[in-house]
Amino acid sequence: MRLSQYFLPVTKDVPSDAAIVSHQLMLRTGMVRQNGAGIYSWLPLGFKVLKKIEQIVREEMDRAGAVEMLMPTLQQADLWRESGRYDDYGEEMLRITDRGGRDMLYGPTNEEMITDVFRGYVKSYKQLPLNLYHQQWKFRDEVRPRFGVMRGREFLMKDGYSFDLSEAAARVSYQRMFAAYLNTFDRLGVTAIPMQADPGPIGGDLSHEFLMLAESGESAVFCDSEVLDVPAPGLDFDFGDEAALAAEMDKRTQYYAATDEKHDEAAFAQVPDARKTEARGIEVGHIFYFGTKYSEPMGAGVQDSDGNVVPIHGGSYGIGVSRLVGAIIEACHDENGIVWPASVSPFDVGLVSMRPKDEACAAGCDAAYQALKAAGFDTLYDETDDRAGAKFGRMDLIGLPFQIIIGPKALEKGVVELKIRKTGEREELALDAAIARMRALA
RNA sequence: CGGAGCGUGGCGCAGCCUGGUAGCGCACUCGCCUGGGGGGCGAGGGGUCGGAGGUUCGAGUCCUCUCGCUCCGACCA
Repeated sequence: MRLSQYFLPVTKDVPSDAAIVSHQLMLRTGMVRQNGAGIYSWLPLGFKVLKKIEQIVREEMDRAGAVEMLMPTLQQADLWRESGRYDDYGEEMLRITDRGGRDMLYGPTNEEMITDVFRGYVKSYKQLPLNLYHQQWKFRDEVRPRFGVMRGREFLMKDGYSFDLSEAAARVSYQRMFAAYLNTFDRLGVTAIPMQADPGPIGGDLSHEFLMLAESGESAVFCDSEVLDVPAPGLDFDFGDEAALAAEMDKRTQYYAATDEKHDEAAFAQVPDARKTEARGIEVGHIFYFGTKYSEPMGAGVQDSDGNVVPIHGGSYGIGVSRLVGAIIEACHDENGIVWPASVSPFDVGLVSMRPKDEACAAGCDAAYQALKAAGFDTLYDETDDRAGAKFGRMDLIGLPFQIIIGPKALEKGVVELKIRKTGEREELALDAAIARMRALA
């Protein structure tokens, strides 16, 4: 993409009420624009990151055997009356009336709707287990939205739902998602620690939330530092291996890790002093096993092998996709701006032309741009005639992992300058060598 | 929901207390210079001061109402 044809409204100034660094950086880089309290437009740069995260989440859900679909944002109140949550959910639910006077709502989550889909088609235990998910906008009418997209009212969430014949089978499904989440966060370039959680309004008796450590986190976190070093299951993990699934969960739950809500001083005291970690965390995922909480009242049952109709055992699994954009920035920035993990960076590399008005330089840069694209790098090509300082500042600010800087002098020498954003390291080398180097580092 | 604030060119802010020609920085347009870390000089364009009502000879400024937004606390992907 040529910068002159792109829409990248970067600014120097940022509203003084943008309280946390990720929000400030998202505004400065023109990733989002606020349209109302907790409601944001995703501008091109931010939208690209959102889509990258969404795609990684999709790939990891699919790898774990979940099946993608899409449900609407607007739901009928009657469905929620069946589960009893229409009255229970409270003021956080945005309620709407259509022209016919029907009570509608903007979905804050989709347990009822997925249960309705399920019960409409699935009648036999032979069709189980089943795990369906979607990535759809949600609305929760928070009393106090804040921190930009980290706590918006409208937000993009991946929510998945598992259906099993028995509690034992449902627990395997739960563990499968547990392992899939570890891989997902690992690919997103962040460390998220699973912690025992209260099931909350979703209900159920088995629940973990995944917390990313960050100074601006809303929850206090207490953990054994060893849990941070347990590697993710890996992309070749066998999600059909029940023993391995249980082991992945045990590997982590053997260590103490809790948010302030669940914190147990006595248990924490058992952790060796050198490994006691007290930090702040951002909740980026939450998984629940809730048994028959929805299937019973809503009549979602299947026939078992004896012909008896039994309610299915359910679980639900959420990842805050739009929140992750902010959360990743919280974890990945320096004094010059964002430092994207390669997997979610809006572009792979920024190409900076030092003298776009110099014919030789322009031609050399154009050629480099084509070569980078041909090599498979999504490239942001700055061929504007801004001054060098402005270009460097802007590139650093938006935080692409690599910058290729080309000026007349380097061209004469037959080299380009490769800058690694994360380390600030610069190196002069031939374009082919730079491409090889970026491949090696990616 | 309790407490505290803020709405003034596209963005960030001052002006309000003590009423009297609407200002600064950035951005933008034009010209010249400059050219590897957000450059310089000069000349320009752009604002119903969130909205409504009131007080006043006169309201960005004072009063009332209203809408929107933010921050601190209790709650949440």
